[in-house]
Amino acid sequence: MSTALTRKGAATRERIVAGAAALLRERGVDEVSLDDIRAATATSKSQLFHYFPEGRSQLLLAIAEHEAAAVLQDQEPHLSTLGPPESWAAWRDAVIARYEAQGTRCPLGALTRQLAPTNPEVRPIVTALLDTWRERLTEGARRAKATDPEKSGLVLLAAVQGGVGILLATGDSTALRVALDTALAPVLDPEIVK
Amino acid sequence: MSTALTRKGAATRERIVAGAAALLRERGVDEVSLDDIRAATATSKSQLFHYFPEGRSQLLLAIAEHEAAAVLQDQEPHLSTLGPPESWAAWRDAVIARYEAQGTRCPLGALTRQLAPTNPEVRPIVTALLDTWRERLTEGARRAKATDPEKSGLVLLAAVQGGVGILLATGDSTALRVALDTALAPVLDPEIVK
DNA sequence: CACCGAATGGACCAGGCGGTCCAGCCGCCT
DNA sequence: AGGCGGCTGGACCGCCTGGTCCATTCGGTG
Repeated sequence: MSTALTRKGAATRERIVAGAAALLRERGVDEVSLDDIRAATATSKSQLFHYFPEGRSQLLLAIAEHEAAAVLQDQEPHLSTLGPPESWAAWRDAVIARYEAQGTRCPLGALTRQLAPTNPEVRPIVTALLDTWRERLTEGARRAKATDPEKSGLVLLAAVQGGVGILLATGDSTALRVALDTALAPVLDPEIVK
Repeated sequence: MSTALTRKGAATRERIVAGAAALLRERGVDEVSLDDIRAATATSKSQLFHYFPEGRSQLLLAIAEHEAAAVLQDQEPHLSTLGPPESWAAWRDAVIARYEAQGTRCPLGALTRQLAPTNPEVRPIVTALLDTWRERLTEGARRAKATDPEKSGLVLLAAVQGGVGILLATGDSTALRVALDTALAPVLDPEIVK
């Protein structure tokens, strides 16, 4: 698919994706045209189509991958070292901080919804993201000797998703905090028979 | 604001909103033009702008209100009669069924994200929706003699949101089921100390 | 150093879409 | 009955945006 990228070419491509992603984060997908991206990344129209021959959709797809990776990355180093009680607290705080900072915009979600109808290959990206996310949580729960790690992983993921969803819509992070803490309780204290 | 609507006018307006909402549900916001709506509702361009002088954004806003109302409506009669254990089960099943049927499209969410940047008045709509939704759940929890109804309401709402979010993204409703049941447990059995 | 393909610049195009406007119809109210 | 004001039809406009194309430069490799 990629026709031999020079080192320089690869750098340009990366610059485009990163710049465009930043633009999307602050403005929203619908508010950004190829020309905006062109301006923000100091590139020409031909470069955009040189690196993304299929046009806008292909570029958005690349951005989606970029953003999906960022979601997990932003939870490190906490996410990978879950196990002991303090690690959960640290992770919890990191998640809350990250999404409070993000404000009311959900780049990946917007991207997904926009691409999904016409672009089937976006679904695997988000599916994979959620899957490894859940898996990381499950591993953490297992290390914490939770009674049902799989279930805990799933419930924790749902708590984050739900809380963030409400935060996105209302601007209030209370739900996220409460949901997270509630889902976390059985993990932190495996003694609870429940 | 509304300049005297005839009975006929009101009917037309309603026809437009309902028809457009249906169209959005099956295709997604970005895939629907005013002309599509015009065709689907058998109206003319001038009617669209007669009833929604501010144009597309105003129409979308009306659709958002329509959809928000539908969210709660679709949970009736269960949502308003929550209390006894069977009522919770019925509600749970209704929610799962509704969102499984909805598929991977979230009209209200898409609408919100699209309007939010330029249209501040959309936020109150979804905020109000979430608020009364949570309130209904809290009332139900209270009637069920849950130990902390407020918290239960919030956690339940988050569970639904999170589960639906994951369902929307992956097409898998397992998370929704598990999250709901987990959040429901303390409500169904107030004896559990926590 | 010569060559070839990658990289870049930017003018240009076509179509879709939101929005405007005017002309004619219908129906309510006195 | 008559007229005023809401209601409807549909032609028309102009911008914006994604996408195309060709000419030029750059860079590495034989």
